[in-house]
Amino acid sequence: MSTLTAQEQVLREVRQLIANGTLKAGQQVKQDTLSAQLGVSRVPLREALKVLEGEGQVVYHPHRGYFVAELSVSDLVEVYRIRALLEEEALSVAIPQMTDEDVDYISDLADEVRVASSTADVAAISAANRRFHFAMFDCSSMPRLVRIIRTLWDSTDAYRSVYMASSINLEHMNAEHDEMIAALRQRDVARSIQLQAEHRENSVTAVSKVISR
Amino acid sequence: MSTLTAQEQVLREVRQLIANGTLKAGQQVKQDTLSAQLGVSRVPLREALKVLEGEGQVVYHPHRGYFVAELSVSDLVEVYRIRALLEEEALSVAIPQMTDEDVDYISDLADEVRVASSTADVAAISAANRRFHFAMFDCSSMPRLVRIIRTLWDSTDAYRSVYMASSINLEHMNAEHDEMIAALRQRDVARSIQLQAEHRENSVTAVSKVISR
DNA sequence: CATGTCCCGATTGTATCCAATCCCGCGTAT
DNA sequence: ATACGCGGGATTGGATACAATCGGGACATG
Repeated sequence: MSTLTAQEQVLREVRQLIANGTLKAGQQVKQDTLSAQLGVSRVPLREALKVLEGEGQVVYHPHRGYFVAELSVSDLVEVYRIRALLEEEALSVAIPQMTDEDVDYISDLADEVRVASSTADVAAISAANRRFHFAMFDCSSMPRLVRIIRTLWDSTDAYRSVYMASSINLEHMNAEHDEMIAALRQRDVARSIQLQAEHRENSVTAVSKVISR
Repeated sequence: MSTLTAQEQVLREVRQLIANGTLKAGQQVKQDTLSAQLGVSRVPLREALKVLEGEGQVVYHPHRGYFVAELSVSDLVEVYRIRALLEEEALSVAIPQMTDEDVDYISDLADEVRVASSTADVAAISAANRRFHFAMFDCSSMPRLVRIIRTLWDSTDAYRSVYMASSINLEHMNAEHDEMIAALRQRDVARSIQLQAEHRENSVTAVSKVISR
């Protein structure tokens, strides 16, 4: 068994707490309280927070502490614009070198998203959805690119959950996934990129409504 | 006076040590030794290393420590490809909204690069060069985008110094900067992007020679 | 009442200490 | 000879203790 270090464990848990809204945007992260809740000392917590700072999930003010990042609408637009550029690149590189097995695997992941969609477990749907999209990105063999895309996804996770709470949106999402699979089977790069773009657009409009509220 | 925290101080210094090659690629960062050299305990050093891990400057193996990142040629190509996408975006957004004062300021920075070029101080040249390019990027008002571009620059800093050690390359660089200023004065987005691309290409070919050596 | 100042509790920042883990070399057995 | 197992030193991981800093409220002053 590979026993995770405390900082890795804590990193995961704090990510969860931010994504599911337990730690709310703007709120200070009190190290003593939180580390006690997680059953560790402040040292590994602080290291986890440094990672999250690097990802933009929290902001750090020396001698004042870490605060959960707040996303303005303009931040959101910027994040999605960068995603557009990078995801387009990822797909253009990935698709031509996908094997049939890759596509089958991605298709299976789309099925799992559909299964998860039938539950009300937003976290599970979100996780399955990520696995689907990143299985595509991973085929690019551009690990740094994928890593940057991942942190961009992370930075809007807390808001995207709202999108996935609506069954109508879930319908759309699954339908778009099906179309994407079809495009992949034909190795149709242009079509895939277009679908991915529409997918993002739906998401960004929904999320910006939530933020500006 | 704003007294920096130890972790911030240490972060800067370790960055320097990596950029100037004191800490060599692949080498383990021994926390006890290094923290002693820097006159602090291991705790702030570890936090600085976590930041650098997030930027890809070091890689972390649990229970084994931090190692200075090694860049393969394919890594290098990937970094420059991502830079191409993001810098093109930054310039397209930045240039249309530059004021005349912005352009004057950028022009001043180009002069400073030229001044620095007359010395043999590679670190100073490199720093001035960064200020020049990032003054352009900053005009995009897309802080996240600029931040990502900055970490991409950081990840090849140690290698780029070699490029700047050659006076012929410095000639080219300054000539290209002048052309860039001219393009900016005309708010010629396409031309600027093309120049920036050539600039990058010169750099990537020089650096990949160094790496594959 | 507005404003400035000082002090104190709360919180973060860092040093030190100890525990956990890994790597390496030695010895042993096959 | 090679593979395997097993200390032991070196190094990292984490807990605790203490120092530094900040923010806010009481109080004084105009």
